Amino acid sequence: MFFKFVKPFLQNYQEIECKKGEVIYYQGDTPQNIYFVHEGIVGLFHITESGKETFLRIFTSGSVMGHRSYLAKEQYHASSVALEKTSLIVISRDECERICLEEPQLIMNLAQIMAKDLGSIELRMSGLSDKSVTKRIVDSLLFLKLRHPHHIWTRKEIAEYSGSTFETVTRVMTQLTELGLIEKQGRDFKIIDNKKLISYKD
Amino acid sequence: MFFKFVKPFLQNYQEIECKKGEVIYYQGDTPQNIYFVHEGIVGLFHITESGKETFLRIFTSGSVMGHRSYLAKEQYHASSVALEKTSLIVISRDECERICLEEPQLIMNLAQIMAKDLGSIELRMSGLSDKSVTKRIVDSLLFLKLRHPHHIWTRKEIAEYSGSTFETVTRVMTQLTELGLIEKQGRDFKIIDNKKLISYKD
DNA sequence: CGTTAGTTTGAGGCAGATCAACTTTGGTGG
DNA sequence: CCACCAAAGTTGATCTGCCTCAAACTAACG
Repeated sequence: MFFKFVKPFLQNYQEIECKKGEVIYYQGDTPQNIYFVHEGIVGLFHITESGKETFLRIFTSGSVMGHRSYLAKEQYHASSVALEKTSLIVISRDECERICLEEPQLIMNLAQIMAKDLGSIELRMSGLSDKSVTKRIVDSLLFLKLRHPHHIWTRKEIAEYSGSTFETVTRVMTQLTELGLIEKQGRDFKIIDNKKLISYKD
Repeated sequence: MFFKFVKPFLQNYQEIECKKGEVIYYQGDTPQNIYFVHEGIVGLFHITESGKETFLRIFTSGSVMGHRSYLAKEQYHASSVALEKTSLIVISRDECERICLEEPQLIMNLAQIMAKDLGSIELRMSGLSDKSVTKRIVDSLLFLKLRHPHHIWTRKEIAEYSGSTFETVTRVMTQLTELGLIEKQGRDFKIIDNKKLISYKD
């Protein structure tokens, strides 16, 4: 857990609570803070000129967020939205700068996080032009549900994560239910046959 | 230029020459070195199980490469291929580790590079499900050609950068030629009307 | 000047988006 | 606690952008 490591160096920070749907920062804004997710789930979404949203990253208990824009010295390229009730630790830019100088290991950790994120987004991007929607949706169901078994992922969120539409997500999920690989439970769903699901090809 | 900054700290390194088409490291390999591009152009390509290639990043005079896998402590997730005659500076992992400890600013620089790369790949990914192929190919033509005006980009490379196929690239380029926005010159092409090309919608 | 890698063009098909109408779910406030 | 309603999900019909396959052409290099 990243925050545990940072905490000893902090002189001041504040803790805030966000309710479901609340926006933590907006695409286009200038970064003022770095955030740690203490409890909850936050999604990073990019929205294009035409209004299409893409679900880029998940921040979860223990994650840092806002660091990319801070380190790149850029505006936020996407918005952070709480997907459920979330508590955050907020650290100002100045405070962050101070700690980075004091403790270089911090940058090392951030670098490793970004290196992994860069790798996984590049693989997702490659999958986007290679795999069928069905395969991508299956991958997303597995990823999202295994990571947060108790969160109810909406069809829209799954669609935006897999690069698809919510109608197609519905269709694929119906198909998977008929095959007994998942089970719908109201708006939620449960993975029944993990193994078959992983190796599922349409 | 990144290398100029690092050079004073180096105790030993070697310089190698790659000819066009030569693979510097393979997807799946375990990282042994960090590389600086001294002169030339290198492409980073990911290849899927089914054989589809994606052109992920360009490394050019002054770029570092191999740092992502090194920092993430992962295998290479993609292959580096020289796109023309290229000279590289090779630095071993050990040497790299030594310098990083000695000079924390190095990690800071790498972090900034990755932060920018992460941002731009996330925007490209978002464009992949939002924009038409035509738009994506136009974007890629602009990006690749403005960055390396003297390099002859193949239709295949443009396709793999834009997430398309070389036949579609050909068709779009023919269309753009007819409109007088670009001009084909053998296998090469020239941008005629930069401004119109930027704002071009099919 | 032959060979190979790269390019062009055409025809055809289909995966998945879009549009539309209807149903279900689950939270909330009376 | 129940009734209501907005938000979320389902399902069907249609349409088209782009990929795929195929075949012929051309540039460039040894």
